[in-house]
Amino acid sequence: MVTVPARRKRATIHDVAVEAGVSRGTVSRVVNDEPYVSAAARTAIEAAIEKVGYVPNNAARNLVMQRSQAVGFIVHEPHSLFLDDPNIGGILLGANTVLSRADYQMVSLVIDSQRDTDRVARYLSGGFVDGVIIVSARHEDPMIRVVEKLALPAAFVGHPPDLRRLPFVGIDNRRSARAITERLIGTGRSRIGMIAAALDRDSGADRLAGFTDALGSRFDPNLVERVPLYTYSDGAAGMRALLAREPGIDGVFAASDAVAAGALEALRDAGRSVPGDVGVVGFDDSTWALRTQPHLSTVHQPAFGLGAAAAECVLGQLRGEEQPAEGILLETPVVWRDSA
Amino acid sequence: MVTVPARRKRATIHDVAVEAGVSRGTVSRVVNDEPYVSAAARTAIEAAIEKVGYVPNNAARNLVMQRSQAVGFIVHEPHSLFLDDPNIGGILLGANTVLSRADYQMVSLVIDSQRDTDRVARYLSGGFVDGVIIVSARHEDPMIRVVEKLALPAAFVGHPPDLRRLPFVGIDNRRSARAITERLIGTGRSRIGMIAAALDRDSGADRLAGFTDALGSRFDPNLVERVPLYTYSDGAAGMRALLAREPGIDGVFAASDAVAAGALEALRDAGRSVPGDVGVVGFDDSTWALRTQPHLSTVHQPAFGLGAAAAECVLGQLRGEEQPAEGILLETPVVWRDSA
DNA sequence: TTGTATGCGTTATCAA
DNA sequence: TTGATAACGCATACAA
Repeated sequence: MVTVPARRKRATIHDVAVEAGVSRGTVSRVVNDEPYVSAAARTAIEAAIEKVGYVPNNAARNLVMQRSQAVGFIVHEPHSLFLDDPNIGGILLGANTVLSRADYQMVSLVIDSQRDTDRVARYLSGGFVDGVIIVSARHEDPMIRVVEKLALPAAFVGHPPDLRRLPFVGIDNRRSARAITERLIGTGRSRIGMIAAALDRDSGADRLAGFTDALGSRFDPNLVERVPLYTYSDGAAGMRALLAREPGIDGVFAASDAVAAGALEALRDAGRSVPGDVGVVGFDDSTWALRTQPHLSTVHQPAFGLGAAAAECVLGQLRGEEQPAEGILLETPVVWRDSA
Repeated sequence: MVTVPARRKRATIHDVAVEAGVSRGTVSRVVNDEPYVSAAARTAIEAAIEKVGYVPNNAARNLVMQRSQAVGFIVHEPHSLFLDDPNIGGILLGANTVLSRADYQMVSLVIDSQRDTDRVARYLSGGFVDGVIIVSARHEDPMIRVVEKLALPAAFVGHPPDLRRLPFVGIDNRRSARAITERLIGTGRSRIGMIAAALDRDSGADRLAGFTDALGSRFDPNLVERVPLYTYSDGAAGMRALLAREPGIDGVFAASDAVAAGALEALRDAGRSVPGDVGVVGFDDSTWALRTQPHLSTVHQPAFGLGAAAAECVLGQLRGEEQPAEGILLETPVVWRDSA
């Protein structure tokens, strides 16, 4: 066994001041490189800082400055999100890039239990962050109330229905779903179905609405199968149900890439070729899209851009700027590959 | 446009004290629920807290207590990690679960640029965290020096070669590789090759060593193909090379599941059946393992357990306990599916 | 059981 | 250009 070295007491500005033979005020000025400090003093102080190994104490600084120069990044349900949802990584990266450039530290907080919820709420309340980005908040999300009560600069990625007027960034699921469905129709299919998932979330409901829009009068409710989750297994089950109900189906819009991947399996098991017998399109442009055979035609979620936009939104509020009341919607290009 | 509501000044203990007609000391006692406070005072203070909307200021508390009740979780290279490496999510979850139970806030910090490195170093130095978990540190990783200089309680997940005596948790790549190779040998294959990847990391080198161990005298250097990265495309390229050099190959150990998935594609293109003509095994038990056809036989990385163990390690140091000098190695069960 | 006073490490204001 | 000194909000030892 080894004993961890004792954590030695940290040097303070005071120590630097006595070492350099100046006052604490002057040291502070050097540390924050402010003007009005003589070259002599500066070099002496820099040497002293090096010698005593001084690093500023943020707790003290935050206390007096009333800010932390940090922004929280809150993510729920990491089970599914971190493990399955490939978007979360891109969002996180986009946010970090923007915040980093503005010299803010992004601290991401995972909520995985009620206990986490309470602790994170305390963390936010405690002044550890100047603002917050919240990913995949849900209906009645406790974080919404926390943010409102604290009047904390915030940006949501996606918009739970009860978000009221809090700022958010997202995509237009309905329009995107409509676009890819139209593209699928354009390949000449005549019996097009949908595996709709997560209808309790607005993303799921909107994608179904977009599908319906695109089909117009040709819409046949018998050709949509509803499954609970955006998962591979639900996709496979949904496809099987569709096939049983409508053997002549020749096109499928799956509510997500994972769902599409599952559908592909069911199709393969049923001896149908893709895209020969049936064309399949997904949604997300996630890692699934290139891991299937054939690669998926799908709609691209601008994950990085969402994170970046959310970060800009928070930074804007921090600068005291006004924010668009309607939320920010990003473009979602269709990416056409081989599955349809 | 809407203007964000002004952030109203936060109530302090002082406000609560005057509201409740007691001293600040008593309020403090109630907040931290310490003994020696009368029921009358307590109820009055609780009412006052509610009324003025008091929440403790962590900056002030940290300053006086000299701790933050937070542990950092540092992750590098999120490009590949967050987007591709499925382990990171599990590690993060495991760490969060343990820290949460101990009432510590986990704050994860992403390092994606030199600028990030500097800022995170400052963050750590600033007393924002009491300890730190570092994932996938690399050779000459700046964080190693930061942690040493600060004498900050830390645990690494994986061990870069120059880690010296800092605590770490990991798996025994060599033993695991040996185990799965032996299992593959046990299926009766006679010409077994390996697609070795990332030989500049010790995980990559150790997996190759384990493969060599298992084959013993039957080891044929001509049957190992070296590729740079743990990726799908390198896996496919590696398999093609192997096939060209040794058409009679009937078994392959791929250095990771992603590599194995790529190999599967190359095999399919070459008209070889799996596991009929050639048996394939991977490493990681990642999301890839169930997204391939057939599903991969592989070795399970205990991602959640690694995170949990790292967190325990840091908490132990925080409690002043000794830590094992050798690092902690977790079990890696072989999970046998359909690809071999 | 409660109140008072001091210090935690900074920044910021004001004289010097 | 520099040096005192007063906050910042809280915990805590000590006095009452």
